[in-house]
Amino acid sequence: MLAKLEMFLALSKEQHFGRAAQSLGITQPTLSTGLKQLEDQLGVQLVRRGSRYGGLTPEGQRALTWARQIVGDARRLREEMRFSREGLAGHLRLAVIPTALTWASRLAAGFSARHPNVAFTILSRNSAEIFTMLDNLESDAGLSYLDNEPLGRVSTVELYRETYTLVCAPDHPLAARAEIGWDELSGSRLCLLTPDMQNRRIVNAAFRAAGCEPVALMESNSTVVLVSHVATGAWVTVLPGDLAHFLASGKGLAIVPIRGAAPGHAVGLVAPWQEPHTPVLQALLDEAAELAND
Amino acid sequence: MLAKLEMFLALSKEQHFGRAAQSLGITQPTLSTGLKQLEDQLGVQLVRRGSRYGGLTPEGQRALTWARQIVGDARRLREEMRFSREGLAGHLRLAVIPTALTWASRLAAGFSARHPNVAFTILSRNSAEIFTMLDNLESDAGLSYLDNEPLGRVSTVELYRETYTLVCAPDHPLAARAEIGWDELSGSRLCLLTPDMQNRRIVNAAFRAAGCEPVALMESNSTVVLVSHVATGAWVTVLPGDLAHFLASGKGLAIVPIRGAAPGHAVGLVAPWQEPHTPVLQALLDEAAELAND
DNA sequence: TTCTGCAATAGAGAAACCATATCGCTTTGC
DNA sequence: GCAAAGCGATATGGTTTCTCTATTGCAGAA
Repeated sequence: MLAKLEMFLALSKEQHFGRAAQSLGITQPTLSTGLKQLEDQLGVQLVRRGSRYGGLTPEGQRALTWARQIVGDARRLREEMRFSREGLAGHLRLAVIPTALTWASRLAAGFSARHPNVAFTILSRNSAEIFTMLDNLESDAGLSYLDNEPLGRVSTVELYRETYTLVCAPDHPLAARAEIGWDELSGSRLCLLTPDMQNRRIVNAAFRAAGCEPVALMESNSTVVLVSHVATGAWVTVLPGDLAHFLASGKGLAIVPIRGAAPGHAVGLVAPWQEPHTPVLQALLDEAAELAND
Repeated sequence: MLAKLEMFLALSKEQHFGRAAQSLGITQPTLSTGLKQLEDQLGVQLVRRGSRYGGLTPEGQRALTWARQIVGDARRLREEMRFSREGLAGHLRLAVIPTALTWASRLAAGFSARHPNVAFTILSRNSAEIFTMLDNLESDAGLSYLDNEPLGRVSTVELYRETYTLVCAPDHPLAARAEIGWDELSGSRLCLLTPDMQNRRIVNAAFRAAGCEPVALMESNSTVVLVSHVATGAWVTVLPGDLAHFLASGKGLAIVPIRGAAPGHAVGLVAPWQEPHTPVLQALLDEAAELAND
């Protein structure tokens, strides 16, 4: 039954019998009959078929929620038992918004120092993707904005609040300023994150609140691209102060605080809400709480 | 794996391999090897053994929490799929504190009128037992006091607030009173619920708040016993108004409101907190919410 | 000590599982 | 239109897993 639910999850993710089977290390006929048995046991059709995968039925959609819960808990059970054998060990998968990547490193480094047997995978993702990955059991925790997110379904630990700064070449006209307003940036050649990133939407909102429209002549989903463009001289970008200092250091770039951007959006650790948490995850939450207090 | 977890749950409940096996409709060797395989898969010993069942190990204790969650969700999945086949049908098991039994009937009757294919089992239990049964998947919902209970782990719908009344024979010295104080009862021959009942603890507290000690010369865990004793003439008891009227009707017993007992403890429906609720349970919560509004 | 109740183990038959091979249908490309 | 390719269902057989009966081993009680 649990194996069948795993098959169902894989199928709903891959949307393709062959690939789903492959992802589980079984053959397509096995998955095909497995799903059929699951449907028989539940007495409902879960997947629409007509010589192709045709999406989930409404019942399948509902079942998917339960399947995720059940399979997720089963994995957490195994992990917790492994913990009681081997102590804190295993693999933590984090999905992180680009502007929080340095904090992810800080968090992971601190954690690793205490629990050297835990391996990390840190993926850069936008905030919507982060929550999808948590739902799909593809990541264990994330670093993302804590505002306007479906709280109640996740545990959160606030790490810091973003403050925005301008990054530009040292010979740029704005580089000498002690402070600058959002409205003064509209004349510059702006590099900004792509609109699927929440950071970009926040920056957009800040521009509009200052009465001007943000025009990004250059967009990327990578902050490295933004800063390397700025380093070519003609461009400017807006980044959270922390990340700006990290990326600009050693390149002689200027960093100018932006006025009225002081107590920005909260960023922190998010993890699926569970009662109780798995030991590794609990340790991560503790680590984050400690990091936030420094 | 799921089957193994069921075995584990049954064993932890029955504390005996043979009985646990019987309760699952399998033989003792099957359960024995099943549990061994579960332990092998998890790599941990879950049960202490030495030619006898010797209780759970600490790991087993932790695993039990997850097992309950997983098995419970699997059952809920099956039930929800059955719902999408057959509409609202099945079996609801309620555990109810004795003083709320009339409300349980009211709730079940209303629900049954709307959803005639749902069968009910209503058990009278004390409030501690109710929460144990919810945890152990032995009941689907309960009616109990909502104060000082582990909220957050349960969904609740308040139904009413208890007000306390004195029940006595019509020729009893107190029967003619329009109202009475707690302190005036200490001279009477009191029948009260047993101390494991939360209602009794509330009554005790009310007595003590009035400056006197409650002395129950007769205790029972059944309100029927209390009232039938009162009907013999020499005794009095304290019951919530609703139940007092129900049990005393037709017996010529007197019911006297007790002063200062006005907005008493909240009583309502409690159900395991789940996201989302199963359709039958959701319908029950809706029914309770409606009943509360009348 | 013997007896009794409990859980583990052995062994055999049944059931479930999973892979290879293949079919039927749909879509795609020419 | 037709051939080719992609996709999922089905058939079949070998292997594993499951679960039963029968039995053994062990500890506490008489």
